[in-house]
Amino acid sequence: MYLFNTLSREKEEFKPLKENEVRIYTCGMTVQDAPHLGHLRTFIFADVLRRFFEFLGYKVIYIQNFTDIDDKIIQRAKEEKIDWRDIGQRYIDEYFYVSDLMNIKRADAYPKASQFILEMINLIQKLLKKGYAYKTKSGIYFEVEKFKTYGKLSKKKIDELLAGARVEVDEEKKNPLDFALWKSYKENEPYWYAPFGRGRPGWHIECSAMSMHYLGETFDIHIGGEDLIFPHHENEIAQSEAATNKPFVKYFLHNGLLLLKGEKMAKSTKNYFLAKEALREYEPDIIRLFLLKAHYRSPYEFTTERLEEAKSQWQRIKEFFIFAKKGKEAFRFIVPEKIVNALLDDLNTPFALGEIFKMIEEFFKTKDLSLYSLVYSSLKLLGFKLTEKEPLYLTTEDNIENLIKARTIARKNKKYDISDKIRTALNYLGYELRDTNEETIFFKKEEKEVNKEEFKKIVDALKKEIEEQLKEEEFPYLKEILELIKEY
RNA sequence: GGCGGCGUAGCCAAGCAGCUAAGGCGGCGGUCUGCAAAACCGCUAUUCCCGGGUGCAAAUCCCGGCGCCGCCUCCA
Repeated sequence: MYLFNTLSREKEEFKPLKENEVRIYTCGMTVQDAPHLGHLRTFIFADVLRRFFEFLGYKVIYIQNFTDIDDKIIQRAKEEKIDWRDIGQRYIDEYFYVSDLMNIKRADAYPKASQFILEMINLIQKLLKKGYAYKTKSGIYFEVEKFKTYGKLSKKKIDELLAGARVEVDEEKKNPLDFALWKSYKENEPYWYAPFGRGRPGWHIECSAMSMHYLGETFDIHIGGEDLIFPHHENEIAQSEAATNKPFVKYFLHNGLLLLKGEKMAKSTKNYFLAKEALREYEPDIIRLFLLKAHYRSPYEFTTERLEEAKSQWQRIKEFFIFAKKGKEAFRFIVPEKIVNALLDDLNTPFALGEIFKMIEEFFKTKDLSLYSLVYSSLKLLGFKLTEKEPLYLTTEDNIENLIKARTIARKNKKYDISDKIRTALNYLGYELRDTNEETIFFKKEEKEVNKEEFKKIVDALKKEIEEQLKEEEFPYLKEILELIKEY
């Protein structure tokens, strides 16, 4: 398995610290707002990576945090005049709603920053004791100059950072780049007691404390959006390694950002498309397909046109399952080697999808039912839901089989006016029909509006029409049709 | 200004030195079909932002431009 490591800016062969085990930490959300599609990109990427490791036989320990205490959450709580914890909980709930719908596998733990205050205090004390941190009126700061490899992740140099400095100036800070480990108590703000004074944690320290708590002082993989490289992950490395004298993380993986109108999708600029909104309009698998169509590290522009494109592509996958369903009987979980190899190469999901579409074309040409297993397994490996309800859509909840039978009889007797009326009626119930040589396939189209009255009107008119015809001449097949549609 | 990334057909997107430049969406023409839909066949990049260079060989490596994006402040 080769993965692009931000630390080296190269694809490196993945070697786990412990044989057959991978420990992964993904920077989750700061729960000050609802998840958008940009967040989903990261979590879907992490989800596919994790599933692939499991497929390869690794034991995966996967942790994803919630940062539930920070400036913006406090700010928001003040605005809404509710407890800061309620703000966090609201968006945590929403996160799980979205993530479960998207079929993102649950992490082994979802630590919240506010539950790890003690661990953070211990870390800060260690840093104070070792001389990496110092105290001012406004809090405890990490002294960047003391950590000689500061900047090794983002490839930034301290003096260059200072040159561009947009960092807020604090008179007491030794260096504008020094970052807060702990913020001193302020009125009307949540606080905790600590040996070095009451207050609350700064940003960055929670991820060090939580990741090390679950995964140890050195672990395999740390995932996050590209925008977290600096300062967040750089600072995590500094404070963690300064405290432990051990390498913090072996592989840092960062995904490219999702853009909207040419700009980064972000909460702060209100330039975003909410995940729950996308899920109102599109099946989760379509959104997953949209996200996996581009390599995880590329910048990727979101437009509704592209979601529509993913929807068309998904339709082809559905067609495959409609016609290949008999292959299910001999199902075996097998993923083609080409797809495994593509994923082994820095998780090349676009290539893997290309191979899936090739198999689908192959199926339509050859009708080789063994392709069912290959396509199904590959899609499952990529985390697609593929529930019965979605790609197969052969629901019979409305019990329409007799109508289909009646229509078949009508077609056999070339009574196309009758068969077309039945088809139109069924369209009003939301069904689409497909005539093949052997049978008529029907499936429910979720976007079609159901109009039961119209359906009834057409069926009733049809019944009358047939009754009239029967008065003039006794066609046995007409009787049969009437018998079949009587119940509707 | 500094650091990083990207620029491949109408659109999206793989490929990152050597088989005819994957795959999808869209479009056009055809086959099949009562109709519809789906599917299938064919066409839709002699060329990979531009200009140089190094190789027997470059979309792929190097240099110089141009354009877009990200980070340097909170951010997946």
